[in-house]
This record gives sequence, structure tokens and C-alpha cells, in this order.
Amino acid sequence: MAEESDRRAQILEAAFEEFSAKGFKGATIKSIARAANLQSPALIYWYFPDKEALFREVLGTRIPLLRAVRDTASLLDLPPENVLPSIAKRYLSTFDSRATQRMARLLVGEAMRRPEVAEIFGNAVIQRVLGFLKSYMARQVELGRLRPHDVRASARAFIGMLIPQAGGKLFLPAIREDGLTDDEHVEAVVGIFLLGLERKEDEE
Amino acid sequence: MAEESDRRAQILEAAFEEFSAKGFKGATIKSIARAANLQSPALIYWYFPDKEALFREVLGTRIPLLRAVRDTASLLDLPPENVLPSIAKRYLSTFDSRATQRMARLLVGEAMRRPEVAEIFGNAVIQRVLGFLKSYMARQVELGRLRPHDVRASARAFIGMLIPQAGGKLFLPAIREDGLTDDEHVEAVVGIFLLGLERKEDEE
DNA sequence: AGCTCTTGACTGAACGTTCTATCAGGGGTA
DNA sequence: TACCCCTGATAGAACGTTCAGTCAAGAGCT
Repeated sequence: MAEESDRRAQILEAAFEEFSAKGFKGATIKSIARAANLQSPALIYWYFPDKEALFREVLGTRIPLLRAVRDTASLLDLPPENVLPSIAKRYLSTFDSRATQRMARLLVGEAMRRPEVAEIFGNAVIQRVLGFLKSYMARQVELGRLRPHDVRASARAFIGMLIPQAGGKLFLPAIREDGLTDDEHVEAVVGIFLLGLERKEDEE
Repeated sequence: MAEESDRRAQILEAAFEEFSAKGFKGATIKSIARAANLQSPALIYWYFPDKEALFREVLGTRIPLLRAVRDTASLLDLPPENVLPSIAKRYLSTFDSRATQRMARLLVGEAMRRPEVAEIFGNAVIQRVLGFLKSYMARQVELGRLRPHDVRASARAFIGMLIPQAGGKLFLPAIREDGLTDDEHVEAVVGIFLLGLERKEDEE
């Protein structure tokens, strides 16, 4: 059980590479076999019943549990001046990893056409991130560190503010043209966000 | 010149439908012909040299000049309390149109795999929106209505705050689950944004 | 008017290639 | 021998594309 078959892993890795670069339709069994250095594409069918199953397994084994919101229970009570910049930077730096970039391209690209991928994407990634942010915001309102507001909107807003910057890394070089660095962006938007949600002095 | 050949338009429409639903690889000449009610797929080759050219023409003729940032020169001097909610609502309501939804799916989906689509997308849509927002923000800073700040970051932040909500309409039903309406979202995030960029009382 | 010739729009059949998937069999190890 | 891992050949379908040819509508001539 230990090795989980060298070959299997090798095929999965190559399939991940091909699928993320060309999409499900664009990647072929032959191209995957070539990328995996297999002498014959037929070998793939020894490990996987068909292309569809191979694709599903790539998705299943490679979905990243986003580092940015892992081990977050302990963060709930910490003040936003510390937590938000840290989350934002971790979130953006996630996209510096080649593996994450490929996974994101794969997920976003296929989610457009395959509802089941959209669901995986929505549940595994978006829901988790938004869910954490909502509960964090709610907790901070409770603690009186943020003014009362609709946390569904602020959670969307916070993660959304980072998306154009992430998009620049992923597939839109046009965005990068003005040379704004991650740190500059995070500092600016967290500043706006916190001032915008500051508890008013005359309240409570 | 007036009609631009009924048939041609008919094929373009069907191709748009097919490409946006299944992607370039997923849509076939045959499926496009069927969608266009042609008796023979061969007819497509009378109007277009090949599939690639058909795809390019679909992109070229269907790219939306985003309503949200059209005729914007006149907005530059108007105060953000009026302009920003209006832009945000127009931007989000754009995605209620089926044609825009399909175009967005097509652009985002193919931009992942085709750099030339990413470039079109980047230049035709993103650059225009971000460009307008940057100059608007800069102008408002000049007028003393917003505090001085990095407009590259605030432009990204403003449009970004709306993206999760737009994504919910496009392909991520998971986001819609908490029932936040466009108007609620816009009101909340514009509130945060404006408070966050308010000119401080003791300045100037 | 009647006739032929040309042209633009369209079709069915077919081409060569590429795709996924199958299958009979072979080498290595126990 | 028996089993697992692997291969080459190939089936069968689908792909984009080409091509010869049909057909209705008009142009030009008589």
C-alpha cells in the first residue's frame, strides 16, 4: 500500500499537467502518455477505466485545501489589523506556486463547462474561504472591533478585493502592467477595508 | 451590404452558443451546423475558412463594450456617493443578460488556455474598466473628495469587491446560497469603500 | 419571348487524421 | 505455472476539411 504504485502517481501527475494546460477535451490520452514517458498509451487503461475517471481522480487528489484558511479556528479572536493582512498575503502568495496556478486554471477553466466541477470548486474552495471570513467578521463585530454590518457582503468584499491581483498572476498579464506588488496592494486594501468597517466612536 | 448575409449571422449566432457552452474544443463543426439548422456542416466552409477563423470572428463581433463603463467621461467630476453605486449596479446587472453571461463564460474559460484570448479579454474588458476606475479615483483625490491613496489598488479593490457576486451569477451557485441580493451587496461594499477612503477631517 | 451561360448558395459523400478504448500476447518475478 | 505489468496493433467512431456536383436566379444575347 505504501507506494501506491509509482506508475499510477506518474500518470496522475502527467494528467494533471496536461489537463490544466489544455483542458479536458484538449488533453488526449496519447499526450498524457507522452508526458508521463509511457511507451504505450494503453497502459493508462490498466490503471484507470477511462479518461473521465482519470480526470475525476486528478481533481479529487489535487484539490488544494487552501493554505490561506487552514488552521483558522485560532484566528477568530485575534484583531483584524493582524489577521487580515496575514490572510491576504497568504492567499496571494498561494498563487506563486506553480501547482496552485495549474490547479486554479484547471478549476476555473472547466467550471465554465462542467457543473460538477463548478460544484467541487464552489464547495471545496469558495465556501470554505467565504465561510471562514463570515464567521470571523461576525466574531469581530461581536467583540466590538468592527461596526455592525452585513458579513455576507464584507466577506465577499474582502476576498474579492484580492481577486484582480490573483488574476494577474494566473492569466491576465494586462493587470500586472502597472507594477503594483502584492504587499502594496494588501496594505492599501486592508487599510480601506478596516477604515470602512471601523466602529464609530459614538457607538456602544 | 445591409444584411451581411442572413446565413452568416445565423452561423455566427449558433457558433457563439456552442463555443460558449462547450468551449472551442468541445464545440464541433457538426454541432454548430445543427444548432444553426443547416442541412450540411460543409456550408460553414463557404462562409468561413476554418473553425479557428469562425471562433475568432465570434470573439471579434461579440465582445461587449461593457455598458457599465461606457460614456464615462462625464462621470469623472461627479461625487463618488452617486457614481460608485451606479457603476456597481450597472456592472452587476450586466450579468443578468444571457448574452453577457455566455460571453463571460467563453472569455474566462478560453482565456485559461489561449493566451490570445486572455489578451483580448485583458485589453478589451479589464484594462478599460480598471483604467476608468483609476482615473476616476485620481480625479476624486484631486478634488479632495477622497483621501490620497494608491489608485491602482483602489481600482482593483472596487471592481474586485463585486466579482464574487458576479461569479455567483455566472457559474458558482454555491455563492448565491446565502441569498445576498445585488442591491444589498452594492450598498454594503460601497459603504465600506467610501468610509475607507474618506478624506480625514484634519487634512488639507 | 425564349434560349444559353454564368454565378452564388448549398449539399452528400468522402478523405485523411486523430480520438478513445480494446485486446491478444509477452516479459519478469514468485 | 501463475500473476502482474506492460506493449503493439488495431478497431470503431468522430473529427475538420475538401470536393464534385445540384439547383435556383439572374445576365446577356437573339
